[in-house]
Amino acid sequence: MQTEDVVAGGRRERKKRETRLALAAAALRLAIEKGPDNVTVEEISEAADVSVRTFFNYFPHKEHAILGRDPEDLERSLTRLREAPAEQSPLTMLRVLVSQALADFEDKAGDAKQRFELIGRSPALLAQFVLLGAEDERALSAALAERMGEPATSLRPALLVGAVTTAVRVAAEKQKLAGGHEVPGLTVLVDEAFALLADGLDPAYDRTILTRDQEGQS
Amino acid sequence: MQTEDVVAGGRRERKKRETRLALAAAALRLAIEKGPDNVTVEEISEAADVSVRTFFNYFPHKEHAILGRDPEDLERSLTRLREAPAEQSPLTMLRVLVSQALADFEDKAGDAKQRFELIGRSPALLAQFVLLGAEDERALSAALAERMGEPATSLRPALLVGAVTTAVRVAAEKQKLAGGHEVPGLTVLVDEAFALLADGLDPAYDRTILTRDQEGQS
DNA sequence: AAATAGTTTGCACGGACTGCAAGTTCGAGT
DNA sequence: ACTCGAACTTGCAGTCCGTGCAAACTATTT
Repeated sequence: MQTEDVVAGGRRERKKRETRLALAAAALRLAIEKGPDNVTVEEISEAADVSVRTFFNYFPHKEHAILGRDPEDLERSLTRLREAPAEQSPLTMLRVLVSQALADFEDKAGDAKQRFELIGRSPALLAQFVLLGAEDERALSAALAERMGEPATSLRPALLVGAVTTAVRVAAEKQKLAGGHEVPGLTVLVDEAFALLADGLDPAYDRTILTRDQEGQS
Repeated sequence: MQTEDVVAGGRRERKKRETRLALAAAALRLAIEKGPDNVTVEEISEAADVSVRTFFNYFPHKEHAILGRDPEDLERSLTRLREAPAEQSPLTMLRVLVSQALADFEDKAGDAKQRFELIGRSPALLAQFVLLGAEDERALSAALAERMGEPATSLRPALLVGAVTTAVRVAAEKQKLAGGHEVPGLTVLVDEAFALLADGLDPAYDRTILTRDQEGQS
């Protein structure tokens, strides 16, 4: 614990970081070149100059390497959430959070965006991505519940986080779908979605409908 | 086309249906018995008395067989959506739809519920389930957009469907999490979620926050 | 320098899934 | 009833993923 702590740890830790990075980078590069489903773990390991077996010491599947998610990202969002000004309302906090996350995303050179592109092209990748996202969602819900002073079992914080996630996803899909055709821009779409969530998705919702076809359901 | 058309087609079609059914049933049974991740395709095929190769003529993965989804279910929902009374507002339509879908779900003997149980226990299963759900969501969004007379690129229908899906999911999670402890019942939770979506998730949402850290974005 | 703990690697294995090339079975026409 | 073609099943060979294990190697500590 007393070497240059610019990047803490001795040679061991440094090498580990390097290997992990090399693997993720190789995975990404090859996935772009050959299509995410035509890359083999062998190729990736080769490119990073380690054995196949070692690859699996670092990542549980091929997909994780390609996605190369940085655990810091979630940490950062959680911290931001916990430190948000007390006077902000929940949805406002989340709006700021999304805003910051998108900004972070823009900063990450091309990598993050290329990864994002790939996800749309491989179901396997998409599946892993969604799974990781679900974990994040749980963590964020818990943090928000605490922030709002509600019990962890409460519906509202979870629904808020879920709806916001959905909003961003839907906005991103619409954005991509329109394919460059003078689209409103992601930020604008996200704003629109947040406004809808805030005001209510449907002012004409008819509550009386419910009681019709439901009896005793514990 | 002139045999007993109770279940249209000749011996060929009938056998196909039977095989598919036998495979799905065997898959489900074994998944329950041994845990979804400890079942092999070989066992399933054996139980249904076909070759492994044949299994893959019917299902693209093991997971599909276990989930054994009925394409009719989506069809039914789409039809219902298209035939909904014109005076119903969008969210109301969706509420009715969910209500009916949950009722269908209850009717399906134990199968559907057991499948649902399993999903929570296997990431692989969950991943496939989510992927299938995403397709449904797209189809429903399109139908709803048309029903609302909005262009397919419009944000609101997609957001509505997405948010509702999320609402049901979140409600189901909360329900399960509480594990029998005097929980409010799924229907009640779903109602609560719909009410929140209808009224707005956050009346105190602060719109001014947005303009702060965003400049020209196409 | 030696003991220790963390890492890498090869090997062997089991399981998913695919393409191909026979076989079989079914359905239709004659 | 007989025959022919289409649809379905099957075995085989092969690729790739992912894991447990034990041996080799390397950094760290004392």
